[in-house]
Amino acid sequence: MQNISLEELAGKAKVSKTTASLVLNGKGDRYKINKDTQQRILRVAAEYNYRPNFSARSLTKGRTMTIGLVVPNIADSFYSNIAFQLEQQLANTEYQLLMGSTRENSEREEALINTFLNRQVDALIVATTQKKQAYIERIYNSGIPVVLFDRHYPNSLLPHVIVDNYRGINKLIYHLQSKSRTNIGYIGLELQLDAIKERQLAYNDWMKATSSPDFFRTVHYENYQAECEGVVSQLLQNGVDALLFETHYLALEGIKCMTSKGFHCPDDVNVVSFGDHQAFSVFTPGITVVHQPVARIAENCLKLVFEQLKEGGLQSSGEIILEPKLVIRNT
Amino acid sequence: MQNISLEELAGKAKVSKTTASLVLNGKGDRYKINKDTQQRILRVAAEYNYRPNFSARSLTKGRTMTIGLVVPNIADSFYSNIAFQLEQQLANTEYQLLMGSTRENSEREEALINTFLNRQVDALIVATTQKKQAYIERIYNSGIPVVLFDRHYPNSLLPHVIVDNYRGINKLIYHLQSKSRTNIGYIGLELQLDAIKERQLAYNDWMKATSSPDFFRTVHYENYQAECEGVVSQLLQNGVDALLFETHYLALEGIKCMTSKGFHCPDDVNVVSFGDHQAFSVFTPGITVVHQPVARIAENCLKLVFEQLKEGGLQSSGEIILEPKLVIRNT
DNA sequence: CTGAAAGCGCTTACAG
DNA sequence: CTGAAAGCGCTTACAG
Repeated sequence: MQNISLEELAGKAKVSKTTASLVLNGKGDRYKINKDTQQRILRVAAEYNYRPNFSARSLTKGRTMTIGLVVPNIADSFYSNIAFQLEQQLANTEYQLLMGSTRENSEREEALINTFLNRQVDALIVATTQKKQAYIERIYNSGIPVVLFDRHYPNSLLPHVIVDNYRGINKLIYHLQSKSRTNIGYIGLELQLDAIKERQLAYNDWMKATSSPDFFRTVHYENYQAECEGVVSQLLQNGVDALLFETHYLALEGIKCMTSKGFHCPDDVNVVSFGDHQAFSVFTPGITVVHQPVARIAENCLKLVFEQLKEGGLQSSGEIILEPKLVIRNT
Repeated sequence: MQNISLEELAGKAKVSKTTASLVLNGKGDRYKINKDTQQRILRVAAEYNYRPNFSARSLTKGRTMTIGLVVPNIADSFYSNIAFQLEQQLANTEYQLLMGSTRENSEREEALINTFLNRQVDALIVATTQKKQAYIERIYNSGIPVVLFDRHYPNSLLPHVIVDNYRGINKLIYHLQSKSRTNIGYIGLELQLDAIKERQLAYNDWMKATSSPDFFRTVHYENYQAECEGVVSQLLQNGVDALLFETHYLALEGIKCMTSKGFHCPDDVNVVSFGDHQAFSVFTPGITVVHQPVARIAENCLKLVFEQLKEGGLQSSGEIILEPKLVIRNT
């Protein structure tokens, strides 16, 4: 378990550092090092449990084999699932993930990215607060691979993989309509994010097109639990027959409020959510949702990262838009 | 955003690398470097956005300011919350977290730890599969700080922070008894973990002490969803009036099964869970649980890590047992 | 087939 | 007050 250095190892195997390094890196055959010599080096390495010093290697190679992941909140099931997927898909590579949560705070986002950059991460995957466009673009333009996911900057060439938010909400609305619901309440977030705006736009477009009553409401991210309760109660009084939640955690909060007030789902008020959650299939009734393809989001983020890491740079347009899937349960 | 080196920076500021390094590391005053000179260096650093190369610094200092976190599954809400807490508590330090999921596979655990060690992490925080005692002890004994949490090795000096699992289950049982339930079904995991054994022991001790019917059942981790369904149905047929789930995800699965069979909670069958979940307060009725103090677990893990990192080494016994809290809701 | 040497970008005794 | 130099542990042209 002790750290023996390449130099010591070479000494014990009676070869130079060069030879030892070559063999240890699997270049023994290419450099036609004697089989015996190779064996000897490998044996000594095993015997002393040789661990090449990663910092030294990173320093010489100029790569850290590390990717920085920046999300709003790693405790949020969507992001922790993304992290899990990234990690699993990276498991058979040399790459590791460094991660941090911004808590939707842009200062913290910049500090986090800065920290990762100081550590010379080879690439950045970020679900941005969308308040750091110039900063992130500067990084990207300086040659550091960047992939945005979940949130992106619409007027920017920054590579990103997102979901078609507008269509996602549409699917939910159509579904509700197929259940003959017309007074659909919408509970969203007061956040300057395009992902959010798109969702809200879809609802508002539908509202206008159908001259439906305006049951569009938003709450603040920092205080969503309390505000959600207020907004939901009010909507219920207004006589909505369906509630569409913009995110899974809003839905969770809203359902809590609804049932505490004695409203029954789906009879009184039907409930659907943008974004799935482990519990939604457990509820009675099971909550119908639009599901974000977590594995494919992760997969495509890595695809864009590796494209940028390669010689030629990005081959594709850098924009990947995935289709959110309607998962019909009981609501 | 370009990487300018210390040498270049020194050149532009017309000082030696030594002086520049000293000033940049806040040792300017200690070494009585001219105020003017200091200003000049700082100005140049800011102007060229100087980022000291982390690999180089790690190499010279022999520390990477990185802690490796190993958990069974980062997508599990318990572990992602731990990760979030660790990260937040580490936010005002220089430390960063590298993390990986073992998926309860001990080979993967060893590979993961090995990878982290290759990267010279300064410490390891691990929720072990509990099948790698010798390996982890060897690491610990070689001087690398290690803290186990959630799961530990009972006959080992490895520092750990755990929860009193036996008492946790007891609290749940007492609660159920206070609700006049006597036919309590137990759904647990077929895993060789002491945390699990303790929970199961608590139930079995109670069962024997009270001569209660044997409603103790276990399922395999890899296939818990399907098996849980079978076990729960059977228990329901056996006429249990309460179901005690060993983990939050078992509870989630069990509730799904129960309600699909038309059983009503808490009237027909009361349900409680070891381990909380975001949805448990949303369910109707709210699920009573024993809550694991996530923030305090994280806090104590870091306490033990930093103790080991300090000169004198571990000051305390290295064993921290936290009290799980009964959170009474509607069940 | 193998080795001596330079270089990656820092930090830190050691001098003066 | 400041600098020259060694050293951290690797990799990789360059020689022979």
